[in-house]
Amino acid sequence: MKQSCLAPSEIESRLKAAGVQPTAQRIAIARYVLCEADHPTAEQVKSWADANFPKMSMATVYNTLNALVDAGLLKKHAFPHLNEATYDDNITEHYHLLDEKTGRVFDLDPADVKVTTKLKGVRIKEVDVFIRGSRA
Amino acid sequence: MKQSCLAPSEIESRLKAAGVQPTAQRIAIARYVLCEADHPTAEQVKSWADANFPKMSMATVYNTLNALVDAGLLKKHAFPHLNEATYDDNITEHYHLLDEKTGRVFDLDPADVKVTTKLKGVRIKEVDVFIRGSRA
DNA sequence: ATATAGGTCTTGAATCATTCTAAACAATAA
DNA sequence: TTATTGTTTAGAATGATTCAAGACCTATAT
Repeated sequence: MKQSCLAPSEIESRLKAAGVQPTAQRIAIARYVLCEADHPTAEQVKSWADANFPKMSMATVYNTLNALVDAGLLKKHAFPHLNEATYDDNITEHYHLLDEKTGRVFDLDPADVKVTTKLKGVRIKEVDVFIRGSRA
Repeated sequence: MKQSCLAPSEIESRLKAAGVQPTAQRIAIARYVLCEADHPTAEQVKSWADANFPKMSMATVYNTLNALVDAGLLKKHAFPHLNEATYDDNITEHYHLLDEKTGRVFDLDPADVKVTTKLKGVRIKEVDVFIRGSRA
């Protein structure tokens, strides 16, 4: 489900294009969340950074993730089964499946999950669907 | 949307029937959340208690709400737009609409919101739908 | 090159929701 | 009445996240 990893220079261009100054920390985090990670939490980003970057503070992890979300490169999800946020590089419309056997979250294509409403007098802006279940 | 309020004695029976010892605090909280409140947070239950019960600690509010959830009388929701949990006396299957104009959450009848999936190899246990929008 | 200005990063404190702990307090059963 | 068990309480502890202040860069203009 993950595209092959982008070079730092490509990440840099993406950050610039989105109006985010490409610092070393931001490039490292962006590369990890956009290319390597799967629905990581801030804590997981920090662990990765501790192992792969000379020195990074937790505040920088949060600042950077927030900056990437604000720039539209990342989406922040608050899943009901976790008390920490997760970050998703899939910014197209999609839903989520929690496999309760493994605790892993999978993206669901809107083609596979349709929501139809009969609501009147409601202007719908966004629909979140979160399915709990288990995969065979 | 709220049924007319139940007498304390009726609440007491309901608690007993659900296997929850009916203490004064539990009856008071249960009556408030089952009859009066609308998707309250623990903080709102505490505020109500401060105004309507001689003395109640925050721990008791949380303990009681958890007990009611465990007993199946209440459902706990973690909505993505709030960082605190809300409690819902509607324990039948239903979905939620956040009116972004007012911040209020409305219950949606499953008859008005249908979710159909084409997922294969997935045993679905529960589906959460959370719609953001605004009401006319 | 140099200075300046404006971001950026770090540490550590602060905040907020929630749970834990230990002690005080019923209520009940023997 | 005493023992047992469950409940409530105040306050400490936890965990996620944000805030604050100063140190540190880096881009640009001179």
